[in-house]
Amino acid sequence: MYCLADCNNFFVSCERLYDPTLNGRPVVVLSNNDGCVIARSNEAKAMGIPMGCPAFQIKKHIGTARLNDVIQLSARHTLYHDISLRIMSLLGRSCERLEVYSVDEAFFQAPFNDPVKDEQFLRDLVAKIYKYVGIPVSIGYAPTRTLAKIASRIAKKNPDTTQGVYGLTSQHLIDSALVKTDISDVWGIGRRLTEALRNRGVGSAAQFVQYPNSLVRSLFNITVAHTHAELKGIDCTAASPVTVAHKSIMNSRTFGTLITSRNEVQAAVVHFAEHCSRQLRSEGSVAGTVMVYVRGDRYREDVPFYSNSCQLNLATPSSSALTIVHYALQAFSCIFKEGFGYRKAGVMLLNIKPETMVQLNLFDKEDHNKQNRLMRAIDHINTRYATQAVNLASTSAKGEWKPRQQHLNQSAQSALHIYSGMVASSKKKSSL
DNA sequence: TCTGGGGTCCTAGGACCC
DNA sequence: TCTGGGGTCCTAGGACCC
Repeated sequence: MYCLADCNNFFVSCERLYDPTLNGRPVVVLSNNDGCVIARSNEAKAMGIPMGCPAFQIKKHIGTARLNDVIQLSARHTLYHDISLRIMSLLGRSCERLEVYSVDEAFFQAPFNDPVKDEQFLRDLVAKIYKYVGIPVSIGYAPTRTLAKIASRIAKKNPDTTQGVYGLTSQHLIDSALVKTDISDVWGIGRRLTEALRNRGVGSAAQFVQYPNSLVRSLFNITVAHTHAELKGIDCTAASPVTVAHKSIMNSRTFGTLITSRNEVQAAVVHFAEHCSRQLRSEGSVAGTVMVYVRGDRYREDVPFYSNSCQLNLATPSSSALTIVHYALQAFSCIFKEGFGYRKAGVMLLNIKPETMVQLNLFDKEDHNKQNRLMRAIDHINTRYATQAVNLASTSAKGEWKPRQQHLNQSAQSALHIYSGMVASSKKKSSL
C-alpha cells in the first residue's frame, strides 16, 4: 500500500507556527512580487478565494467589504523549505521507502499490510509530526499512488470523521470514493484533459474507470492510460519511476518594476546563474547547457513587448559559478535589446549529469581543478556563515529587479531571526 | 496599479544514418 | 513520368504537477 502524507494548507500553517494570532482567521500567502494566491487557510477557502487568484482580484471574489478580514502575507520560501526538511526527516526516520514528492508531500510504504495496524501507525505519525514540528498533516493510503492521492483528499476534507488518516483498503471503499471524485480532481487530469473527457461524457473518476482501455489509449497518451490503470488499482510505478537527480535547474524572477537598464537586468541574470550553479554543486552534478531568457510585461499594452531566449552548450560540462555565469552573460548579450522594458528574466541549466561523468574537452583551456577548489571554498564559507557571504562582484547592481514583498509578517519575522540564529550556530557546530 | 516559480513527461516532426 | 524502408536522435511545444 502507498501512503501519501500531505501537509494541510502548508505555507499558511508555517506562518501560523510563528504567529499563532493567525489561527482561526482567513489567511492567504502570496507568490513572489505579492502576485498570486499560492496558499489559503480553510477560512480563506470558505470565503471563496480561488487558488492562483491574482492578489488584486481577491476583492472581486469576496466583495470589497470583506477584503479587510483577509490577512495577506508575502511568501518566505526559505522558511517553508526548512520546515519541510524537518517533516521529511521525521518521515524518513519513521517510514519505509520515502519519496519526497514536493515541498509539502511525500509517498512511502505502509509498514504492516494490515489495515488496523497501518491505520494506528499512521495516526501516531500524524500526531508525532504535529507534536515535534507543529504542522497539521493528512495521510491517505491505497494500492496505487493515484488512489492514495484521492484518499488523502478525503482525509483532509473530513478531519472530524477521519482524524487526518483515510485508507482505501477495499474495492468497495475505492468504488464509492471514485463516484464522489470529480474527474478534474484526479491526479494527472488537468484543465485540458478534463474538458476533453467531459465532452465524451466522463465527469467523474468512476465514469473514467468504466471507459474502455483501448479508447483511452487511442484518444489520449500513455500518461493518461497510466492514470486510468492506477485508478483501477494497477500500479504503474515501474513505467514511471520517481526520479531523484534533477534534469534541469531553473532560477527566474518577475521584477518588481519594468526595468530598462541593461546593467540591472544583467545583474539579475548573473544572480540567477550563480544561484543555479550553487544548487548544481550541492547535488554533485554538472550542466552541459545554459539557457537565458528575458521577457517584457505581457499584461501591458502601452509599451512594446519583447521576449527572447538563448541556449549555449558549454565546452566542458561544469558546475563552476565562474563558467556558468560566463556563458549566461554571453547568452544574455545575444538576446538583450536596448529600448525595451523587461519584467522577467531567468536562467536554466540543462543536460545535467553527475560530476563523475564529465568528459574533458581537448580544446578547453580552463583550469577545472583550480575552479573546483575555489568553488568548494566559497560554498564552505557560505554554508558556514551566510548564504551571500561571498558572491561574484557582477551581481551587485542596485537590485532594482528584486521583487516586492510588502506583506511580510513582522511578528513572525522577529521570531524567525531568533530561529535563524539558532540554525547558524548549529551549522557552525556541525562543521566543527 | 496589480497577474509566481520550478519542475517532469510525452509527442510530432525534422534531420540524419545505412 | 518515375524517388524505399527502417531506424535513431534532437527539439519545440503542449500538458501536467505542486
